[in-house]
Amino acid sequence: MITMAEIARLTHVSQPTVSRVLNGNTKVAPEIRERVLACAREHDYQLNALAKGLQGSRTHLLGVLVTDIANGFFADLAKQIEIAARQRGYSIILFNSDYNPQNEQEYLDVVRRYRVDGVLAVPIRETSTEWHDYVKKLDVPVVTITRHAAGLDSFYVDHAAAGAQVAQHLLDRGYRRFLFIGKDYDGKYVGFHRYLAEKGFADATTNRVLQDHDQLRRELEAWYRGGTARAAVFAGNDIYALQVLDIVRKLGLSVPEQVGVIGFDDTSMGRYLNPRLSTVSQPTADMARQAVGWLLDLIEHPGEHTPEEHAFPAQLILREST
Amino acid sequence: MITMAEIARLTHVSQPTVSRVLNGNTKVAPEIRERVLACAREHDYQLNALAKGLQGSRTHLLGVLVTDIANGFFADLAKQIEIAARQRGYSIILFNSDYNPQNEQEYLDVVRRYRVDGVLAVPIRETSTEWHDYVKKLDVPVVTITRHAAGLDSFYVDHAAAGAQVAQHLLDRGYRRFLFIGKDYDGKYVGFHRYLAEKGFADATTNRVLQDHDQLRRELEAWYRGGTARAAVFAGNDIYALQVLDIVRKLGLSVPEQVGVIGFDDTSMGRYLNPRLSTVSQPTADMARQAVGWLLDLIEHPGEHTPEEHAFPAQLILREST
DNA sequence: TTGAAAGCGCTAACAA
DNA sequence: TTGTTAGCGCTTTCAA
Repeated sequence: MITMAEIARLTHVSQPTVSRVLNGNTKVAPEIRERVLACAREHDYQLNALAKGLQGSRTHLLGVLVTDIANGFFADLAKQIEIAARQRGYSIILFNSDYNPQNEQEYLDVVRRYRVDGVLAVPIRETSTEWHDYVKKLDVPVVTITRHAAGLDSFYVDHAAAGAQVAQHLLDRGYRRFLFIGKDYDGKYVGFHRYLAEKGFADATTNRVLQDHDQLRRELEAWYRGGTARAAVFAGNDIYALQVLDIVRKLGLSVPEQVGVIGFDDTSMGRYLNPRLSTVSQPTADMARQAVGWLLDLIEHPGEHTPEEHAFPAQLILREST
Repeated sequence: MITMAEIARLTHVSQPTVSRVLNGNTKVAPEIRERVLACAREHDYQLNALAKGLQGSRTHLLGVLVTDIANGFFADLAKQIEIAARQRGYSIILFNSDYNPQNEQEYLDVVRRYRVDGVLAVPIRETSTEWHDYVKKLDVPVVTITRHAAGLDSFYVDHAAAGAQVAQHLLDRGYRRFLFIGKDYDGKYVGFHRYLAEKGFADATTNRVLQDHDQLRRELEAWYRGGTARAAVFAGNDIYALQVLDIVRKLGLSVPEQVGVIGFDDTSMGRYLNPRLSTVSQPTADMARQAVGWLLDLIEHPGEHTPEEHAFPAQLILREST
């Protein structure tokens, strides 16, 4: 591939002059500029981003760390991030942590090796001190996305508030026993449980962690048989909700009459499921766009910002399953 | 961030010696090696991949180009690629073409700028001369994945053969009128149509292109009403199939009795849909692993290979919808 | 407005 | 076994 030095030789100017032309510096004689540009075009010149990055300027690389790219929600998020970044001339190095803190740790090394200009990350445990250390250790800006990391730049939907919204909705619909599918420290469950406890349903609210489909079926059935009040299941994400719907159908229960089911993330399949899935929507595109914008601001105007936490509203999408 | 030169200064050796130690070169005195390693650990040294890449050796970057990362199938593919690459010490620059040839063209420039060692790509039109030119223009190895690009390295499922398998299955099940959702030049439809034509059903086989849900509903209904023989719909992917199921339900038709529905890609949701979706599975993980392995071989042992086309078998996953 | 020279952090060739 | 030297392709002084 042709280099600036080569173009300089061919056009009889110095290499820095070629650099000036190619970077749009105006203080170059028009005839020289034309000559250089023509030569660059002719030989299909491409900047060597490594060399440029090496001597201190931007690499125009962004690190993107997600927990599971195969999950439709994060796939969509990654897509939006990529679009927003590309529009501003940045490329993406993608990494999948698979919910494994060790992978997350490894990624730290990768982004440092490639001297990325900044990082957008979905942390595994955003509340842990490890995450704060991680962010501190990196000497580039890090923006936490879809999770709330206190004291750090983060763009997220308030999961606890969303959980409370779900609880309120389920109560309104007449449900009186509640099961959450997911970890008990999940913000959604925290808010969900808190709201229900305030209304006197603490004892009627519990959670189960999904390991595999059969285990979920057994636990869900046992839970359902363990009470008489009208039951509702709040699934930690739409994929879980899909499995819950399947199990409930196999048990011969009617939705939403005998069991209500509500998901989370509003993945695109929800609107076509049978029954159509009630769920909670996050403004993914908005979050991604704003997070990228903010990150690039941090990169391009360093030292002018203090960390900001940007909460976005979740929106209940009510369909046939509740 | 600390550099090799800095470590050299602190440990009173030359900078190339530091390089030798850090690269595991054995011909270094044990005491020096220890001193250097200790210093590197203490200061949390990270290689500058840009500097390394600059002077000619590998960048250990792979370009990955997909048509739509938000599609579960490609998200899964990207995940498998990322896992395989990481295991071999390579990182991924991800790009989404969104089925737009112009984006594809732009990506060409990006991967060249970053001097990636190789590219894995899902081309938009793998049969076009543009794609062959694209591959030729890049002076790094390119492996085409999930599509068949004649004469180039490619790892794919034979879509025409898969389409024929679907046709055979639907005939076996007693369906006699056939609608494909997707473009008529899609390999799946080509094979599907060819097989059915051979069996005398050319006139009973047609296709519709999905633009939006309402348009699909109108066209599907009109098509269904337009005949009396038992009808089956072959959807170009599982997302389309999901929409078809929804439409069919709204029309009050029973699946699989009145209408058969079969998808493509075997995305994870299919097994939990109501009814469970028959579909065609591609060996994604296998393809990804082998494609990455092959690409790294091309990178690490240049000039020893001639292009190979690797066809993988598709597998019919028969569930409740046919 | 242009060029000469230095240097980013690393590897590779050669010498000692 | 270790050090010296050069150079990858670019940007950034500093002079002219």
